[in-house]
Amino acid sequence: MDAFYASVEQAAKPSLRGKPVVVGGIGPRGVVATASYEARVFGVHSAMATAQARRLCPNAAYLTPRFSLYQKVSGVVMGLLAELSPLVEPLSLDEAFVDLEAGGVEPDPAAVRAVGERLRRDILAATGVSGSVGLAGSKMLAKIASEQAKPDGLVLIEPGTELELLGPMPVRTIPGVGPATAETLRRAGIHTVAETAEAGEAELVRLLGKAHGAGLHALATGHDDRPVVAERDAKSVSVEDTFAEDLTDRTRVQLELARLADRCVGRLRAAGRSGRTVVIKVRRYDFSTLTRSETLRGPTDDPAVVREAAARLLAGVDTTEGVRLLGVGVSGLADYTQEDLFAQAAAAETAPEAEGSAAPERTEDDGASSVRRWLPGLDVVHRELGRGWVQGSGLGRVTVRFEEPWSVVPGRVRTFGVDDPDLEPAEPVPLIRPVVGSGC
DNA sequence: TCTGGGGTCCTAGGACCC
DNA sequence: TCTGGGGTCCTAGGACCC
Repeated sequence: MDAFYASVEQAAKPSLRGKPVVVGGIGPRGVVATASYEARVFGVHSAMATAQARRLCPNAAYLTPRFSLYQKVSGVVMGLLAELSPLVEPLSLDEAFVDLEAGGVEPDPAAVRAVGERLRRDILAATGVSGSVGLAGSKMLAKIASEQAKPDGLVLIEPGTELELLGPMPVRTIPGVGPATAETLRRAGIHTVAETAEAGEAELVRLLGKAHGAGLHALATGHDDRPVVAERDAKSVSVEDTFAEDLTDRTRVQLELARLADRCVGRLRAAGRSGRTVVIKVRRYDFSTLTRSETLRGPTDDPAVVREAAARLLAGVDTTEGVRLLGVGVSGLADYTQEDLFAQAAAAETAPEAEGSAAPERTEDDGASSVRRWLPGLDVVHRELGRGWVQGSGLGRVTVRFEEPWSVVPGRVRTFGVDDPDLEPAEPVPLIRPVVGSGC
């Protein structure tokens, strides 16, 4: 999908179409998740600090992510992919490999291209946002082709043309080659895919280690027979929070870690899993990051057990100079729990349930949090004016633009007090208007 | 007003075992 | 009368991806 989160927001908010849109963390330490192509012109890109994006592109709309909406749109797209083949491997909400051969598509360029073009039409019709398609004989090439196809395009790499195409490209083009690998190769005088191939496997292994070196050599010489794998079980579950301000109070650090442990277990249980290894992550004031882990005798999904393990691990970490981020994870996942049933039953009586989205947004100071937070981008409904979305808020007021995905003209803007009883948060509206009487 | 959150895979050293 | 060789598990850290 093209600039996925930003595209979904533009589809949902007609007044933002054709305009720079940045979706990501809104707070002082937020980063950009996705920038629309209009915002990229200004140099805004993913993983950039939102503060820097604001300097580069002050007129963009800065929106908080709405993952539940993106998940719904993703589900529709994945459903379309499933119609093409039983072998679909999602990489994220907005990207997947499809094994067309397993779906019975003729291995003929014209036939394959037709399937890709039809898919692109279907995605747009079903979701209101565009996707790009890369078609090739291997995962690596298909991925590179899809990158080249963006935005809103299709690229087919015909068998036999791979090496000619790949050779002159920077080695960073190859998936798995990031900044560190590229720098190591650059110091060895290797810049392009062709130069990587010429270096030879032994040299790459010497530079990068056994697995990475051998793997890169294979890819650079066009060898990639990795299969498309349909469903892979998660191997770990983790949650983490960056705090608006560094935590220095040890008791507060312990409290936040316990909360994270509960959230992590909530997600673990929701997935019907349990795990044996508990990991905590601490990022300090200076961004130095460490992890500590402990492996239990058997898998658990007991919040008290995870909380206690996390607390033990924290005991060995110095946090006096300030904590920027805390995280809790569980790995070594199993589908079942083989813990003492007594202990589980006892814990179930005392442990507070901490399932995902139960708690409403907390205010920053964590005080008496009766104040509603109107985060930019979220949908609202007004008793008289109908559906709209938050453009911004502050100084006790919230500004709303009243429009829906299918509004023809940009909606009107109105400002209210944050406590206006006529204004309520609302669920996202579907991007494609439901057809009345369609029988669906 | 620098630097999110959720993952995967790999490496390397030490413990432990046969 | 120095130091084996493999295998697995655990821990910590790092690169990379979206």
